[in-house]
Amino acid sequence: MDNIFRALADASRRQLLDELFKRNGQTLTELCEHLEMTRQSVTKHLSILEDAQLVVTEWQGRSKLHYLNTAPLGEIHDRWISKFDQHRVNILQLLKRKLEEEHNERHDND
Amino acid sequence: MDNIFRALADASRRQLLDELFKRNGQTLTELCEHLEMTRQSVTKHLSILEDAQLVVTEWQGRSKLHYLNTAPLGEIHDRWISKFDQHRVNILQLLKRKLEEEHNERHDND
DNA sequence: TTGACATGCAACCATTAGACTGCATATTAT
DNA sequence: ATAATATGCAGTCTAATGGTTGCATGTCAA
Repeated sequence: MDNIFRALADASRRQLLDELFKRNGQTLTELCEHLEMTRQSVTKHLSILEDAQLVVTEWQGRSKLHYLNTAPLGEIHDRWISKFDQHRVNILQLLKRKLEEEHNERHDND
Repeated sequence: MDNIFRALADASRRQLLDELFKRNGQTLTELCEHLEMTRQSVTKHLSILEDAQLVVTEWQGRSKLHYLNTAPLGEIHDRWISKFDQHRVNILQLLKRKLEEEHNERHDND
């Protein structure tokens, strides 16, 4: 879980996922074309994404193909987003209550 | 968006969100009781969560109450998770295709 | 077989992150 | 008024992060 969040924390890595979203199965050199950094830096980012299993690779001769794997994102959704979602309504109720309180206070001053 | 992902990248900060999930509106000192670090460190974490608007605060006398705000998580869901979700089926199809290929290759060798 | 291409590996460097200590300020209660 | 409580702010330290360069290895094509 920590790996996944850390992997997503960097904008370049999120961009890499975006590129794979646009076209899956790209090679390292292809992915490099979109980013303003050296190939070696991209390699590091990709390996972090691999550790988080957000990217899966397959060798094809001398080329390494990179594929997007969205399963970890599903995990984040299930164990984080959806869990907290029930609170979305709560914060709205809180805000509503506060507004009502302020409204009442204003009336008290009348 | 970057703020949100970076805020979520740290386990202590995710734990803080969890504590607020269990009981909303806790003070700084209350939140400190759950974490193995100094109050000042917790303050920094909370300010990062505030920057990401994952936590909203309200002063009450000398106490600062902290509230969970899940709206940014919704953003992550809408602009990241759900976007990539349509690919979940794709990777399964990819895997299926690969398995079929391997199966065929094995048959070719018969 | 040789040269070009695709990638890997290691060392290095600057910046940031996450922890700490120490002191300051503001509010509450006695 | 004074002491206790709740928080803020500034400076320091270490380790991790994100980038670099240089060289090595493996594969394809002429």
